[in-house]
Amino acid sequence: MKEVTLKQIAENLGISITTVSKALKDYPDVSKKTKALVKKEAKKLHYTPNVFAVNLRTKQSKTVGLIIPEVVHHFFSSVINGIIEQAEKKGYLVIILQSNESYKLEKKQIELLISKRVDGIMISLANSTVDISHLLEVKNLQIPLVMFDKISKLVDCSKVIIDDRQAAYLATKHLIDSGCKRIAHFRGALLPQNSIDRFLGYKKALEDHGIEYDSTLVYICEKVNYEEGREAAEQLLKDHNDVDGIFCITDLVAVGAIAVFNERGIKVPDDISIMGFSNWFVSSAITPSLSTVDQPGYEMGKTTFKMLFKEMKAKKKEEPFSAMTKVLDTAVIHRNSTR
Amino acid sequence: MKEVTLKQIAENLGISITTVSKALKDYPDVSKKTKALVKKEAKKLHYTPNVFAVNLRTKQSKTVGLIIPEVVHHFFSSVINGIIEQAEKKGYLVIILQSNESYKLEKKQIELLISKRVDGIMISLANSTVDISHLLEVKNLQIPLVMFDKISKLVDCSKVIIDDRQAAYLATKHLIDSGCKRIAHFRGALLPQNSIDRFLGYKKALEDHGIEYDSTLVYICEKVNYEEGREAAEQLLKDHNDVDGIFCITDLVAVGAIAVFNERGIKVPDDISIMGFSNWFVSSAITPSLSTVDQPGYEMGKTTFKMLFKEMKAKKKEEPFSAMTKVLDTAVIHRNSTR
DNA sequence: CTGAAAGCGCTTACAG
DNA sequence: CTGAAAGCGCTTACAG
Repeated sequence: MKEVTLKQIAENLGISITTVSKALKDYPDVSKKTKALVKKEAKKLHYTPNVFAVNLRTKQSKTVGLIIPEVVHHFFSSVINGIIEQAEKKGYLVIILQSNESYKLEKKQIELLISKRVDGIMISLANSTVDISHLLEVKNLQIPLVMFDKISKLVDCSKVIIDDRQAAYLATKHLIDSGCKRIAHFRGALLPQNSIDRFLGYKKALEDHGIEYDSTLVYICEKVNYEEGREAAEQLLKDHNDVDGIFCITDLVAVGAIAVFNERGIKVPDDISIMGFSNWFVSSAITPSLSTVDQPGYEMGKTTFKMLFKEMKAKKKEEPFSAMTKVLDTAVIHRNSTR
Repeated sequence: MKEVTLKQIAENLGISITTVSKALKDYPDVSKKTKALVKKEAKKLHYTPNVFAVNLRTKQSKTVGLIIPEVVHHFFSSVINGIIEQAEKKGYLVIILQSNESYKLEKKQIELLISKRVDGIMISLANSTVDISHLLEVKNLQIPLVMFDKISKLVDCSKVIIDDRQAAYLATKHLIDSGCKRIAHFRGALLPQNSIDRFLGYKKALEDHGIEYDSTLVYICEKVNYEEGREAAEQLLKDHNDVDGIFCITDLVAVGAIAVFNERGIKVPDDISIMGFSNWFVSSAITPSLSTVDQPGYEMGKTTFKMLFKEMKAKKKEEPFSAMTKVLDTAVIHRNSTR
């Protein structure tokens, strides 16, 4: 089967390629009659433009890249969902790459996307990313760039985030308001900004409410998973018998902790209150259902693409564009793991 | 910043574009000296080929498309993970589209991928897909195509699946072997092949073991989610008081059912045994932990891309290629929700 | 309103 | 071993 090209249509109709091209794109300087004729013929032959040629001429691919630490992850897959849906609406396709939390992979993938000449890049940083030269390179090449969730403040680009510190503050305050006096924190690794911010929000809430901060009540969950939630809970039971509340960096960790308490006959929330983070859909399904902070993944994805789209549009029109940071709302959700 | 092109390098070195191109691609008919010179200059200028031009010339994009019913879904996100990892290894990028279980969207997305001239397409069908003309169109255009998990037997292309019927048979047999005499089935919608196959496996296992099939014990969960698992369990409690085992089409449904039994003080597995399907990581975290069938998502993704790659390679070499169906192994996992 | 021509940046068959 | 030339299929500034 021979590919249908503009040339083909032009020959069939006995007119020039130029006119065919213009007619199909509704240029105002082509007669209605010609347009109709061309369109009819194009339809008849099932003509579709060769995007490779269009890309080469227009220097655009209508394709954007997305780098994400982990695909198999409820929050991130919600973000992906928001992004691809919004992108499709605007006629863009999304190439998805997974950094596996590895700086080296992330850097390689940025280079891959650059070499593929995507029209824009969206990224949530790997935990191990400290050096940001690969991101500066993107800026340097004038490729529109939006960072979301796990960002670096050192890169001057648009960002979509939540206020982790504030959200953690309110989560901790919720524990305090419900009567907890001795509150532990299961935190994430030391490096990632959101792990730091949630820790700081926790600490600040204690201090603002007259509860002394005790560093022995802070447990680190490097990988932020279920198993670590269990381990931290078990360690906590060994170390302290007076803790009456825990703020966990993530629902998954909280679910692990609750499992341990359930097994040991420790009553949640009567003996100990548990607060999660992210509002993973499973958190409403466990027993007791988990109080948590709603982190809007789908909306974050949507907003991220929208901001990228704005920047791409500005670039095309050669209009100036200045980076903006959008902070999405979170909300404390009170369920049955807190009083 | 001006783009670096072959022309640029050629001018700097005072040689022809042809020679530069050949040197960079290690054609055997260029002298070592010239190659070294060209490569050095290319490196110095940070030359990267313009993929748009390469695509146009080679008629290949080194990009493949993936259409999936739902991104936010543990099994499918595992598949995505397997696919993009394997693709990246082979130098391919993956464009991901979500059909939302909608036939109309799926069809549109197929057309989108065709118009983007991806080198190959991988798809898991939407539940609502009956008409397969869009897939035949793909075959017709000679675009390599692999279907996985939710497939149509009517399309002659490579497929990666599990033996749903057999897996369901063994899951049901596991319930029978552990002493269950009256076994219900929470099935999926009527249309999707895997829903049908799991149902048939369930039925066959009953029959093979002298248990009469009773259609009133089969409940339909259209959307196959947690809520429906709860609803079906509640309905079951109203309808029948003698059921001692349930085989659920999916872990998520099983988790919903277990939640209801836990709340009502009905003991799992003493009063009733529950069997899930898919081995979602949460299923080992709930109480009691869920017996299930391991459905290898990551491996399915890997295999799917590998098969697509083979087909793309054959096409490039103009070698004949005949479609194959690969059936992946599943395994019954015995945990605490069955005896 | 129509079309000839240049050009996007590469690859490759062919000539020397 | 090197290079001139054609061509992939489109877009668009320019001339008429």
